[in-house]
Amino acid sequence: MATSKAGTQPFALQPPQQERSRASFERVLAAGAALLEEEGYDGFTLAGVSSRAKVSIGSIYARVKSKDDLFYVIQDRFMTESESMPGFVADPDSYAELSTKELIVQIVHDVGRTFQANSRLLRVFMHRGIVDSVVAERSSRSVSGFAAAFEGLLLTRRDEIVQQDPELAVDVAFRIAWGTLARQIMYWPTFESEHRIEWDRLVDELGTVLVAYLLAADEANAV
Amino acid sequence: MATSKAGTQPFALQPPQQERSRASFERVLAAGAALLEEEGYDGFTLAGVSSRAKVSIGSIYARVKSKDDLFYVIQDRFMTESESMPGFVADPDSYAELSTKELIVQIVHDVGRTFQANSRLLRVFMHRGIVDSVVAERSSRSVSGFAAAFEGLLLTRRDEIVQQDPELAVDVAFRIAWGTLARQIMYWPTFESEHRIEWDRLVDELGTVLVAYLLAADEANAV
Amino acid sequence: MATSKAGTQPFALQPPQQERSRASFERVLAAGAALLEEEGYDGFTLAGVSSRAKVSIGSIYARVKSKDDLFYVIQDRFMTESESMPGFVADPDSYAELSTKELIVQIVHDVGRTFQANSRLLRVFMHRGIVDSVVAERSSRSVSGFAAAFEGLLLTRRDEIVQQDPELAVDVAFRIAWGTLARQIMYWPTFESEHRIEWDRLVDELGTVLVAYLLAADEANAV
Amino acid sequence: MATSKAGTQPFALQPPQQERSRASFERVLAAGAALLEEEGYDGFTLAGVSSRAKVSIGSIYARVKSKDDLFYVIQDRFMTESESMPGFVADPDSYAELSTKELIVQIVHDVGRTFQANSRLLRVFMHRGIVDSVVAERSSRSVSGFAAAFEGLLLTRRDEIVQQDPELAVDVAFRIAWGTLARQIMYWPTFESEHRIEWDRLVDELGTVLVAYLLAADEANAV
DNA sequence: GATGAATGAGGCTTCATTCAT
DNA sequence: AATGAATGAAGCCTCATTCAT
Repeated sequence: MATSKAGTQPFALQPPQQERSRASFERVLAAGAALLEEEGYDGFTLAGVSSRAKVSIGSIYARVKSKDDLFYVIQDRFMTESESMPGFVADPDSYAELSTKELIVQIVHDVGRTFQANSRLLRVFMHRGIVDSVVAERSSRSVSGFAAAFEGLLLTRRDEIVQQDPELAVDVAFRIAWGTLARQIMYWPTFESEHRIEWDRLVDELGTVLVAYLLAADEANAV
Repeated sequence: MATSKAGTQPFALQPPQQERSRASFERVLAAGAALLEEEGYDGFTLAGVSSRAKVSIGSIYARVKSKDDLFYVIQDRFMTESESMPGFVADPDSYAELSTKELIVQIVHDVGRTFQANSRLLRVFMHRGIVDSVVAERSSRSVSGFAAAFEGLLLTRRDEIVQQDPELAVDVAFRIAWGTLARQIMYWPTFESEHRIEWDRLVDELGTVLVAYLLAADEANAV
Repeated sequence: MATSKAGTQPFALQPPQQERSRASFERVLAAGAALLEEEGYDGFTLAGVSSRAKVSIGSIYARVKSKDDLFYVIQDRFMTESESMPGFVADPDSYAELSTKELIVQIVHDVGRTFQANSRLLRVFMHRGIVDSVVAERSSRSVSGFAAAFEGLLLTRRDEIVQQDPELAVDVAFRIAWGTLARQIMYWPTFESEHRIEWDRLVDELGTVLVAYLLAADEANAV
Repeated sequence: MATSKAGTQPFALQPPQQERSRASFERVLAAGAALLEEEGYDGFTLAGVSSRAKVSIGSIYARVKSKDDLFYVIQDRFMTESESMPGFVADPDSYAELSTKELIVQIVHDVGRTFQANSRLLRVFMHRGIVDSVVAERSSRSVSGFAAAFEGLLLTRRDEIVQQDPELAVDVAFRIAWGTLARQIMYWPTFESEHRIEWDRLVDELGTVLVAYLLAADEANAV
C-alpha cells in the first residue's frame, strides 16, 4: 500500500518576503511542470528542476519540505490554472441558451478538450496518484469541483432527466465522461479495443450515450 | 500458457530435471505478485522478491533477463489466470438464455467483479503501463480480448441495438464500462465526486446507462 | 600488483579416463579459444564456454581448478600448435640455403606472418599477461623458445655479425622484431605515429634495420 | 590542461567557491592513480577510490560520468604531466649541441627513462587500451606527439640519414624504440629471452641499432 | 561421472537530502 | 538567504564456484 501522506501541509512554508524570491520559486514551479511534461515523473529530479530553473537546490528546499511536496505544489498550481479547467467550470453561465441535449453534448466536448490540452501532465498526475495518496486526494478534490459544476449545470434541467434519481444520474454521467476519457489519455496512444476509433468520434458518442441515459434513447437517436 | 509473445516471453525450459527449478521460479512469481499487491511497484525490489521467495537473486536472473522482464512475466501470468478474467470471457455460452437487457447488466457486473477482485494488481499494471510501453501494450492486448468477447456477445443481439452503427456502439459501450470502473479502481478509495456512491450502485447504474444507450431509454427505465 | 599465481599446477587434474571425456574437454578448449577470439577476455565466461562446447560447467571444473586455470590450458594449447609458430621454429633447416641477409629478412617475415595470423588471440594473451603473471610467464616461455630458435639460426652465421657481442646482438635483434610487431598488433588498428605505414612495409623495414645492425649499413642499403 | 578533447574532457567547473571541491577531486585522481599503480585495474573500484580519497562516491560522480570516464581523466592527467614525457619532448632545444649519433643515443635513453619511471601506470594503460578504444586512442595520440617530436628532432639532421626515405626511417626508428621498450615493460619483470640482460644494456643496444640503421654500421661500431 | 541450478559477494550508478560556506 | 558540494543508502545486475541430483 502506498504510504499515506494525507494531512501533511504542503504549501509554501514561508510567505515569500521578497519579490525576487517569489519570482525564483515561480521559475521552480514552471521548470518542474515543464520537466514533468517533457520527461514524465522519472525525469523529474531536483537536480533537473534546479538547473532548469536556475535556482539552487537549497533554495527549493527553503520553500518546500521534500520532493513530494514540490510535486504537490506543482499539482496545485496546475489544478487552479484556468487552462486546465473545462469551459463549463470557468464560465457556466454561457451555456444557458442551449437546449438540454445541446448542453450535454457541449459539456462532454469541454471535458474532451480539457484532456487533450493537458494530456501529458494529467498522465503524470494519474501516475503519481496511483502511488501517492496525497496526489490522488488532490486530483480527486479538483475533479470533484468539476463534477459539482457539471452536475449543477445539468440539474438546472432536472425536470428533463428521465432517471428516477437525477442526482445519482448526473453523478454517474460525470463519472462516465471523465473516467472514459481519462482512461484513453492514460494509455494514449494505446487503445484497448481493436477498433481504434478516433478521439473526436469517441467524444461525440459519449454525448450520445449520456443523452440516451439522461433524457431518452429516442431523443438521442433523433440527431 | 496462452498468449505467446515471442521475444518477451520467459525462457520456458524443459520440464524434466527442472522440476525443482520450476517450483522455485513459481515461488518467485508468487512472491513478486504478493509484493506488488502489498506494497505496490515501489516495494517490488529484487532483494525483496529474492528473500520472500527464498530464491537467490542469481536464480531469478537465470529465468529472466531483467527486473522489467520479471514484471512482464508476472503480468503475463496474471493476465492468463482465469480469476482475472470476467465471466463473459471465460464462459460466454452460459449467457445465451438471458434477455438482451439482462445480458448487458450481467456483463457489466462481470466487469465490476473482475475489477474488485483484482484491484491491487490492476492498479500496479496501470501504474507501470503509463511509464512502460511493454506493460501498456500487454494490458491493452488483454483488454482487447475482453472487448472482443464483450462485443461479440452483444452483437449476437445486433437487431435489438438501436444505434445506427452497432459495431461502434458496442465498442463505445465496452470502453465506457471498462474505463469508468478502471478509473474508480485507480484512485481507490478516493472517489472524484462528492457523492460517494458505492461500487455496487455504480455498477448497477452503468448497466442502466448501457441499456439506455444500446436498447432504448424506455427499456432502461422499465425496471 | 597482480596476484602472483606462479607455482600453481594448472594442467588437467585427472588423466582423461575415457575417450568421450577427452573429446568433450577438447571441445571445451576449442570453444574457449573461439570465444576469446571473437569476444575477447570479457566475453570469456564459463557459462559461455559451457554452452558453446555443449559440456556442463561441472564437467569443466572436473578437468580444471578454476577459470584462470582453464585459460592457462587454452593458452598452452595455443602455444604448442604449429600454426602459432613462426616458420623458422617449425622448420629451421629449410633456411640453410639463404644468404645471411636473406635469412634475416625471411625470419622477420616469419614473425610478421605469425602475428597477423594470430592477432586476436595474441592480443588476449597480452591483455591477460599484464594482469596475470602466470600468463605472462607462459607467454614468455613460449617466446623464449622462438627467441632461441631465432638466435640459434643467426648464430650459425656468427662470423658475419659485426657487433662485438654477437649473442647479445641477436637477442636484441629478436626483441626488436618481436616487440615492435607485437606492439602494432596490440593496439591494432590504432597506430601511434601519424604515418600509418602499412604492416608489410613495416616488416620490410624491420628487416632492413636488423641487417644494418647485424651485418652493416652498407649491406643493408645495397638492396 | 593541454590537450582539449571535447566530449570526453572532464567538466572543468569554475574555480571560485569550488576550491574545496577542486581539491577533493584532486584527491580522487591521486587516489585513483595510486590504486592503479599498486593494484592494477582490478583494484580500481569506485569504493576503493572513494575510501582512499576520503571522498564519497556521489562526489566522484559529480565530476565524472562513469567509472570509465574517471579512468580517462586519470589517463589525461598522467599524459599531460611533464614527468611522464621523455626529455626530448619537454625540452628539444637542449639537444642542439649533440652530434647526430649522440642525439640518437640520448633520445633512446630518454624513452627508456620514461618507461622506467612510469612502468606501473603505463602497464595499466596498455591493459585497458586493448579493451577500451577510448584509452587506446588517447594513448595513441599521446605517443604520436612523442613520435612527432622524435622524428622532428632527427629530421633536423636529415642529411646524415643514409636510408633512402628519411621520413619513413625515422618513423620506423621511433616504433622500434618505443615498441621494444614498451614490450619489456608490459611483462615486466618477465623477459622473453633467456638472456636476462638488464634494462640499461637493452637501451644502450637499441641506441646502437638505430645508429646503425639511420647512419651507418661503421659509425655504430666506432664506439 | 556428469549436470546445471543455485548462490551471493561485489561492482556500478542514481538522487533525495543535508549543511558548511 | 542562497548556494551547490557532499553524502551514502539502495537498487540492479554478473558470474565464478559449489553441490544436490
